Amino acid sequence: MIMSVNREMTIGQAAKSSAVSAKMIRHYESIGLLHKAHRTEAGYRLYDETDVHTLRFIQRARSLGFPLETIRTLLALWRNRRRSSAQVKELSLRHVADLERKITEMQAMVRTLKHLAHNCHGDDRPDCPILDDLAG
Amino acid sequence: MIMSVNREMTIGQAAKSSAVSAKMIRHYESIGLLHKAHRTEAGYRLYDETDVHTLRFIQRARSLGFPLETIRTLLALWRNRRRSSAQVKELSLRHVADLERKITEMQAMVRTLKHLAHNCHGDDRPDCPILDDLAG
DNA sequence: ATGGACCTTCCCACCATGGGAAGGTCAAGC
DNA sequence: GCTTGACCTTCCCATGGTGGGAAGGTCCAT
Repeated sequence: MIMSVNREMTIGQAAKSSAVSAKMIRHYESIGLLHKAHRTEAGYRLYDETDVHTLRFIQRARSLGFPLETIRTLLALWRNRRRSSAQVKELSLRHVADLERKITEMQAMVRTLKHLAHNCHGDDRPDCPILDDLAG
Repeated sequence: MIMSVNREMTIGQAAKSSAVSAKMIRHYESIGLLHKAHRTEAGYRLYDETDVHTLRFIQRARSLGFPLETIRTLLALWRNRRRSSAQVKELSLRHVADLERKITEMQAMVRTLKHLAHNCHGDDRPDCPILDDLAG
């Protein structure tokens, strides 16, 4: 293979440098989130530092819970020098609202379950307020 | 059809009485969460009050976020007169721990995003700490 | 008999990720 | 120059819970 001149790397190396699995890199390419990688004569994908930078961007955005479709937009904004920060902020705050809605839902579940569990003896006997609740 | 004698009902009626969609009732049957419904000669599924009771149990458990595999166990415990409430309680508290872990993760996302958004002007200019963060 | 509301099965989609099979390629050591 | 092992390729399948929709059969009231 030998990638002397412009420090290109294989998918495995790009995966290590970006903390995105090779599997996912291929997937992101297949859904058009990533440009099609160019290939060696043998068909191996090749990545450069710019690609790794993009992959890290995606990785970080995923770690903040952004869905891939939103990340697609964020990437476009990132690359667009004429973007308005207002667009980025709005996407982010919408995502925050989404997260908060889910958090609130789960907190309600936790409250209910803790309350039920608190009233459950948790011993050898079958009597159980949790099952009573589920059974309505 | 005519379901006179023992107030049996079709899947649509069971769906209405249990707040579980007909689609899901069939799915639960297909994964063995529900007994196979018996059928009319024409092949229509038939449900009685006991089935609806079970469906409501599942519905309530789902609304508390229990995964179907756990619900399978909860149903078995519900039906088992020799169960120990300890088992039910443990399943519930494990689920609570799961929820709390997810909540904590999402809260961390929210904190970070709010912090970044707070420092973002959100105007026509392109400068954006959110993108700066994602870009590393 | 017709029409509409219901039922059936079957396949596909979402979302993000991973597993694994079958086969090709590279580089190093012998 | 051959073997070996680590890598790469594509392709299909699975997860979990839910919904959409097509093509076709059934029930019942008008």
